[in-house]
Amino acid sequence: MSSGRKVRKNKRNKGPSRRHTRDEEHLSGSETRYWLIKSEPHSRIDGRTGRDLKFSLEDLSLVDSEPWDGVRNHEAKRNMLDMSPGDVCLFYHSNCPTPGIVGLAEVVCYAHPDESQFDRASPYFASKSTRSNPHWWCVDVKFKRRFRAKVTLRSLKADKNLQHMVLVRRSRLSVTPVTSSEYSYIIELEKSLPDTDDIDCQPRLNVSKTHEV
DNA sequence: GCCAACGTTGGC
DNA sequence: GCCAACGTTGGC
Repeated sequence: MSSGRKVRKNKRNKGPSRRHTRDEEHLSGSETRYWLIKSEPHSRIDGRTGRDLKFSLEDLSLVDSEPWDGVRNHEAKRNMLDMSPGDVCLFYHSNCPTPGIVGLAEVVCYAHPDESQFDRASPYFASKSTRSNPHWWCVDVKFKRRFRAKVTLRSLKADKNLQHMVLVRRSRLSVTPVTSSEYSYIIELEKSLPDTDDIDCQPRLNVSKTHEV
């Protein structure tokens, strides 16, 4: 994937031993956990590589699954190391005229080394990473569903029941935990909104659409 | 495009 | 280890 927005070492969380623990938790019936992941729905070209950093919910809906790579913040990385298959992610569109949550994705695997760190042609190349000592990890996610309407950042910030959301308090973190009560509350908010055909961010007004006839 | 918030880097 | 300088995120 892309999305540098997509963002965050701690021995306890690393690698196979942690994975084993989470498997056991699942076998013993642990609850689904919830997260929020950010991505940019509009084209933005990386200066060094010329690659487009865009990755919208619609882009996710067109692939089987997508590695959530390019996250270069240790706290966000730790959050992905804590994820398990079956966890649910609120999918957030950032860096657009109306930022907000536009749908749901599902975690499909435990964290693994982020391949983009080894790829010189990637915007997320990390020169100090080696195969034997990867610095960056990511999970894969798949499309779950699109919201009937966007739950905007503005509405989340204005809601006194959501003042403790990590998204609200730590606005620059691109992968954040969400409590199950925050999750349920946001799903109720979504249900209360009128259905819309297009919940994607509108194009910026000052950008000319070159494809228009 | 501006800029606040915050993360990273590197000199000392 | 401190902290100034710098770079990035991302809302507005």
